[in-house]
Formats: sequence, structure tokens, C-alpha cells
Amino acid sequence: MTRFYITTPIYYVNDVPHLGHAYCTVNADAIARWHRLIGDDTLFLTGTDEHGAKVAEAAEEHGVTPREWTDRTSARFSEAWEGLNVSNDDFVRTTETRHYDTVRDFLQKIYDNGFIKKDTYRGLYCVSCEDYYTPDDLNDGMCPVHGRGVVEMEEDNYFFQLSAFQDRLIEWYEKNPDAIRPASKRNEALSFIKGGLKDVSITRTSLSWGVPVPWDDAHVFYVWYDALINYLTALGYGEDPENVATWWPHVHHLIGKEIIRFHCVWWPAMCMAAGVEPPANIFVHGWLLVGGQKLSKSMVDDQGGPVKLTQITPASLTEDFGVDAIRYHLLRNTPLGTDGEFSIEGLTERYNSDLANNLGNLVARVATVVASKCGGTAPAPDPQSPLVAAAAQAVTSASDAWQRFAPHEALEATWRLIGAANAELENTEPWKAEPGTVDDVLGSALEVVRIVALLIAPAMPATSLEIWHRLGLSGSPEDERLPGAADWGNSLAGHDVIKGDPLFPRRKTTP
RNA sequence: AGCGGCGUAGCUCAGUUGGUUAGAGCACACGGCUCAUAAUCGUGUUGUCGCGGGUUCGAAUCCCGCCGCCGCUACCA
Repeated sequence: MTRFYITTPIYYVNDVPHLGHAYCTVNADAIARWHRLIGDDTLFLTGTDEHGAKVAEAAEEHGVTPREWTDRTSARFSEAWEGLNVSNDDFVRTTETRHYDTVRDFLQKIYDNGFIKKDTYRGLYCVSCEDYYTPDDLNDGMCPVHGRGVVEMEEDNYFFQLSAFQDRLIEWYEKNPDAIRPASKRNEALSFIKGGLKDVSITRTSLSWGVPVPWDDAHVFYVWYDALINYLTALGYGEDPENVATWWPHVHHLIGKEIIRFHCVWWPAMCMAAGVEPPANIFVHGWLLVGGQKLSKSMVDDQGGPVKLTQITPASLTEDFGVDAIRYHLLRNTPLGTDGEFSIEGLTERYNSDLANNLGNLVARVATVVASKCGGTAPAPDPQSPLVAAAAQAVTSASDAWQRFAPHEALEATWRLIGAANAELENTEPWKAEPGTVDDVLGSALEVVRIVALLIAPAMPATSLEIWHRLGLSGSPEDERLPGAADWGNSLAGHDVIKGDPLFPRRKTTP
């Protein structure tokens, strides 16, 4: 049994879930769904990060305890993912007991191994922020947030000896050239490591909203330091070594480029220090950008200024376009690993051309002709059809692309098959022919639709299931196993084909 | 400043180790078809491949310089 463990970052609860979060989560979801479809034993983890001074302050502003506050804000994320049909197997919250247990065990191990030392942290401290700044952060020596003076402060902190891992990290990078992808991001992290590593302060005494340090109850861990460990919390580190051994270290962390350092430098070093293998793979995606000159009315905020990506909620888009359309666009429009442009215009264009004109229309026209020429009953496909090779090619290309974390390529390959089916219908014009003479071509077109339903299942689960039912099939595409289920066969023959409403009604393009 | 990346058709981008007339999708134009969501199929137009030099029989692809944009250079969710 092949196992596949994929994670998103755990999102900081002070943010409202926005399109950037959704981009990462939907990509991870689709990849996880693909692996389930090929029969891998799959574990897909997401969650929320709930500690730190900013959360404690926000709770206070709202007049509730941090716990009450994070119950509320964490739920916004789980609700957002439900709304996007995200199939996470687990949802870890850093305020859960199991996380405290794992963090305690993991960090105690690092402490016992001698990589955590007490030292004095000296820095420039803003009392209002309750936070330290480096001289570069300051504006004319003043706090960049409050514009007031900062004071030189000292705090006794525990430090993780990151510097001790420089050579081991470099060695790890060299032995595992594909551990961090894309290569450009790997190089960025590696050059940072080669530039020399300093120890990092990992505890705070100035606040209490955090995981307590097991060997010194005056301290709590710095929020980032407990957050990364969530990936082991879900496996039951400390409680269930067998389960950890089952899933670790063959994990795939999908992360955004803004948190490379924590995942590609700190985290592997922390694992080494705790005597745990570093994660097998970290895949860094880019950002969706909103901007340029092409601002539509719907992308302008109340003040008439351009909307930021972080102001776009997934729900506002799914209400308008539908869940699967948004999922499709997030997966198809931007190659994972590069930045991409997001716009309503681009979304509308892709919706109309790919979803309405190509996929939706293919399903509709085939169903109609099957109704008129075959009495609505699916004929058997033609084993000699030119579409056989096109379908096999699509399955091969899509598999390869999903394997490489390239959803956009997987979907592109699937749409080439849709195009081939539309072209084949034009070649044979079954709507002109007498009933009985068109069984081969219509059976083949239906078989393509069935295979397409399977191939889009990771990206558009609801649409996939709807097509499945329209083909007269019971169960769900998710019960099928690729690649076998995508072989050219006659599982449809004799089933009743349902016409149904347009899957993706065309939308007016923005003027 | 140092290191790294990018600049290819109106738009979004592909272009493997340099090799025949530089590609795809969308948009656009024309033609076909009318089963289908004014969908679909076919054909076609457009590019000094950022600028200037150089190496080569031959460069978008290698080298040098320049212009423009961007990322990283530690405690930033």
C-alpha cells in the first residue's frame, strides 16, 4: 500500500480566510483526492495556528478569552473549507490537548539532546507592540507601527541552536535535491543557509498565550516554534510511534513562498535536533496577485480602490460562480510554484471557454444525440475509435502531472481529450445519420465523457459525480480506482443517459 | 550593495543539452455545421523572441554591456 501524506500550513486565526488561503488548500485537496483515486492510503491535513500575542490582543479587544476567540476564528476556516468541498482528513488546532502533548514531547526531546540553551535576548522593544524590532525595521529610530520610541530590553529566553545544524542542513539539501521544489525556491533557502545561521529565540515570558515550556513554566513557546510541530501532532507523535512511523517522513508540505524559511530551514533542523527524519518534500507555491490595469467593477472596494487578494473571500466567489468553477480556476489558471494573476475577467473567460463551451456543452450535445438516435440508452463504445488513443494519452499525461504537483497540466491534458471528442463528433456528424449506424461514435463519445468525469474528480468532485449520474452509473467516481477505471471499456452500455440542465450556464463577459 | 530570477503574438504563457518557415490557449477574422449552453469544427492574421554588441555555418536559446521589473539577504502569518 502506497501512503501519501499532504499538509497545508496551519492558518493564523487572526486572518479572515481569503483567496490566498483557498488557493493553497484547494491545491492540496485536489492532489490528495488524486492520490485517493489512484488507491493510495491518503492523509490530508490542514488546521489553524492559534497562539501568540496578536491573538491574545484580539481576544481582549473583543472582550473574550483567547480560547473563546480562537474557537470562533478557527471555525471560520473549517467553514470556508467545507464551502469549497475540501476533503481534509483531519483539522489540527494548536490549542488542542493533543498538540500540547506533541509539542511538549518533541521539544523536551530537543532539550534533552542539548540543542536548547538559555540565554539573554537583547533587542529594541516597543511597549505598545509588545514586540521586538531590528534596527532596520525602525523608522528614524521609532516603532514603525506606533511611531513612538523603542527601548533596549533584555529577556531571558531559550534559544534553539540552529547554528549547529548549518552543515547538516547543507548536507541534507545536497543528498535530497528534490526535497524542496521548485528548484528556484530550494536555491533561495540553500543560499540563506550557506550565508550562516544564527540561533533563534523560541520562548517568551512576556505573554502566557502559548504552549508552556515543560522544563520552565515561566515561559511559553514562540508561536512559530509550536506551529510547525502540528504536522506531527496529527500523527500522534509521543503517543503513537507506530502511526508516526507509518506516515513520516514521507510527507508533502504544500506552503506559500512567504514561509520558506520556517519550513525549509527551521523545520528540518528541528526534526534533526529531535532525532526525527526531516520532511521528505516541501513544495512552495507562489502568490495570486490582483492588480494591473484590468480592474473590473467587482474588484473595486467601497472606497473605489483596488481590492486586495486578502479581501476576496472564497464564499463571495463560490456564491457567484459555483464551487467547482472556483476550484477549477484556482487549479487550472496558475501553475503551482509561480505567481499568478487573479481577475474576475480571467475567471469569467475560463469559465465560459473551458467549462461552459467545452466540457458542459460536450456533455449536453452527446446526451441529446443519444436521446434522439439511441432512445436515450447508451450504446457500446468502438474499440477502434480514434478517441481510444486520445483517452489513454490524457490519462497518462494527467497522472504524470498530478504526480509532479502540476494540477494545471493535468487539467490541460484532460481538456485536450474533451477537444478531441468535440472534433470527432464534427467528423462523424451522428445527428445526421440514421439510428443504428451511429452507435459506435456515440458510445465512444459517452465513454470519453465517463473518463473525463474520472479525470476531473480531484478538481471538481461535484461536477464529476453529476456527470457520473447522468451517464446512468451508480456510486461515485471516487469509488473508482485509476488507472484501471479509465481503461476504454463498455461499462456504460445499456445504461439510461440523462440530458439534464447545462452544467455551467454561460456567463456574460465583462464589457 | 551582494546573490538569484524575469522581460517571446492584443492577453496568459510554452519553448528540452543552440539547428529546418518561433509555438499553445484565449481573443479576433473568414468558412463549415446546426446535435449542443449564439455552443462546436476547420482555416487564418499579428511577433525587430527588452536594447546593443560578440561567439558560431546557424542563437529566443551561449558570452559581454545596458534598460526595465521582481525575489531573497533571520524571528515578518
